[in-house]
Amino acid sequence: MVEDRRLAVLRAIVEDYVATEEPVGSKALVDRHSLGVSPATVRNDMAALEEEGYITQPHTSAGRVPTDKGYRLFVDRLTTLKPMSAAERRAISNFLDGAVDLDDVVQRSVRLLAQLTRQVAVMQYPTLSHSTVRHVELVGLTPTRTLLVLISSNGRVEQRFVEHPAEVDDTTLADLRARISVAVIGQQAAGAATALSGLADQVPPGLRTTLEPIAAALQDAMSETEDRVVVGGTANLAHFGSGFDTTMRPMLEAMEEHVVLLKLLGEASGAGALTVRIGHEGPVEELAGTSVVATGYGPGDDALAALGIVGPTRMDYPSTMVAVRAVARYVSRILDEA
Amino acid sequence: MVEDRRLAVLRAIVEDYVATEEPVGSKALVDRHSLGVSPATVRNDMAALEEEGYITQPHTSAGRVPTDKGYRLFVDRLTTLKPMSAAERRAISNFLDGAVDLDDVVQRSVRLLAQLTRQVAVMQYPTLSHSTVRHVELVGLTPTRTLLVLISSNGRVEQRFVEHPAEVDDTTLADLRARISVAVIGQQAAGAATALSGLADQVPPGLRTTLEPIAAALQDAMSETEDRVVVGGTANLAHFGSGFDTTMRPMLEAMEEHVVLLKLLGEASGAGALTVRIGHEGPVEELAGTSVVATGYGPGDDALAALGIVGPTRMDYPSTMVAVRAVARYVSRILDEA
DNA sequence: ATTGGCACTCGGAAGAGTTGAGTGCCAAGG
DNA sequence: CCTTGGCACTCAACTCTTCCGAGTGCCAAT
Repeated sequence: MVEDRRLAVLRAIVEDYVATEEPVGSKALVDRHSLGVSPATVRNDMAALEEEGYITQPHTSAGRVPTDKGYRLFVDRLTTLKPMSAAERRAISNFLDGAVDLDDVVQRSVRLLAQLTRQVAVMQYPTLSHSTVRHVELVGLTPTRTLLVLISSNGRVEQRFVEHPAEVDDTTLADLRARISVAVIGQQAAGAATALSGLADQVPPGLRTTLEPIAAALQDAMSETEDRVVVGGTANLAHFGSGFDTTMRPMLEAMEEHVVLLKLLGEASGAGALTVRIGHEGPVEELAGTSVVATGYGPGDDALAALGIVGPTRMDYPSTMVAVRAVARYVSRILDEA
Repeated sequence: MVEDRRLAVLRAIVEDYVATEEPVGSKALVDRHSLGVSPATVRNDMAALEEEGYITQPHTSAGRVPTDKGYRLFVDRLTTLKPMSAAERRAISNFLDGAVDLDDVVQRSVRLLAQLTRQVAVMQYPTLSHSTVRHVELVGLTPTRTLLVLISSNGRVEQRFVEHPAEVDDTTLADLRARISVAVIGQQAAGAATALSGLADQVPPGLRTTLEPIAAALQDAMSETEDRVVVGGTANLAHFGSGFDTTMRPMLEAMEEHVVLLKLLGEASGAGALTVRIGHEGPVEELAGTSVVATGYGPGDDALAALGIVGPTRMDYPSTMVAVRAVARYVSRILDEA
């Protein structure tokens, strides 16, 4: 079937281009892949593929390069994800199992992902929204300053400085802590919020002014849902080689702007589904030269947060996708145990 | 005095080179700075400076460029640090005062520093070593997994997952927590360590197997002194323009290796003293093309940790030094309040 | 010690020529 | 109708050469 061969040609072009970083010509294609036809035939197919917008030529006498649309087709219809080898799985598992706390899980995951894909890895912290309050602690640092520590059921720890208008002694703090604990422990963010505002009415008037800033900080800490992002593998930017200004500079800038990174990961919502966003498909104009491979992760089936990688449009999608999926699974499993 | 003019010439060369990124010639120097002498005279001075190793020519018919030794002299003898304007001070103060917790203080400081200097900023977390244990909390996540949370007097929070060989119930945990608290609260790291090993002997045999992994995690959390580093302003790498391979790539790699960054900051020990390490003076061979401006910070006079910037050897030392010093002071003040 | 003059150097920009990978098209063959 | 070898054509990139001028070092004069 002619149509089939055209797809085979597209696949070959994508693979070669990803491998060599250079526009691929008909001759080279035939040499490297056993397509069973002559260069001339491939040229015809290429002309057709170009017509349909899957590939282009950088300039007239050059080989072809996949367009975003071409990559899209490649990812959607020409890619089969092979599972990782047992050895690889074990390596991942070992690496992640060594984590000592939640921060460490995130850190390690990001590093691992960066290393596996040789791309820049991005990972969002697990959100608190579905988890419940496990523990609340108030530690007096100075008479007018208290440290609030909030521990949630998934092992996340949030802390906040609280400034008091007047001095507060330790027994008062202990009292408040007990009251707050009773009110919010076991609650999700929403429930805790109402419980807190209810608490304000039950508390003796003298305590109320002390409670208020603490309650505010607590609310703030709980609603801290999705703004923390960890980035790793920045050094891999150095491999990007070509296209410094079109690719690297905007990426460096994006990496500082966590909001932008969140937007990139943002739409990866399903826990199982891999999202691949290619070039201009993304929400950020400046990053038109880059692609994002992301997925949700979290215990069970609902995604707590997202993780993924950002790289040049010209990347090895299949293996990248496999790596992202694998890391997401292992992280989910670890969180599951918690 | 001839010697004085030579220094003036060196200063002018450094300033011009930093500003233009291009080797500076005798003519241009005389034009831009009112030295009151002719180009020929400047040329003589340049020859002398070159003789002494303060400047070099990239090639015969080019202008001069400062050597590391030249920058050194410039920094040591030709630089006067002007205090920042009131407005700048206020801006810094406002920005840092908005921090909600220790993490946030560090985050903000790094960003601020990166922004002020337009360089890559690096900041080490305040160490626990001199601070005391304020609070210990054990939270059972699952029957065989406990989260240990350690709060220290300077507001730092460490957490650790602890895996138990057998199931542990909440009352046991509460009991252990009480015992541990009594033993370690108020202690510094060293004292806590001995207290813990003493505790192992006093505890009922049944608890001992449960205590052990917790004690180990606690020790680990406390000895976590200096390995956390935060980096910011990576995007500023993009300005480095020239010398991609000699400067930028090694830096990208170094930024991933926190150990390397710590080595860079490492020797900045005194709380007040600015350390400037120029080019090859640094401990890392690959970063010979970069300089480090760092200083210790911390409440009172002893430095808890270090912060600073890493940038190309060709940087504006005076203003960078002023910025680093200013941020260090403000951070110290904030930690002082805690 | 400083200065104007002068010959010299040499990196880098600008232009010209060459190369070769790759193309499109066509006519012949299955 | 698809495939294929042949062929003329295109054009980025490389090489080679030329040329320019910023900058130098040195010297004699002040």
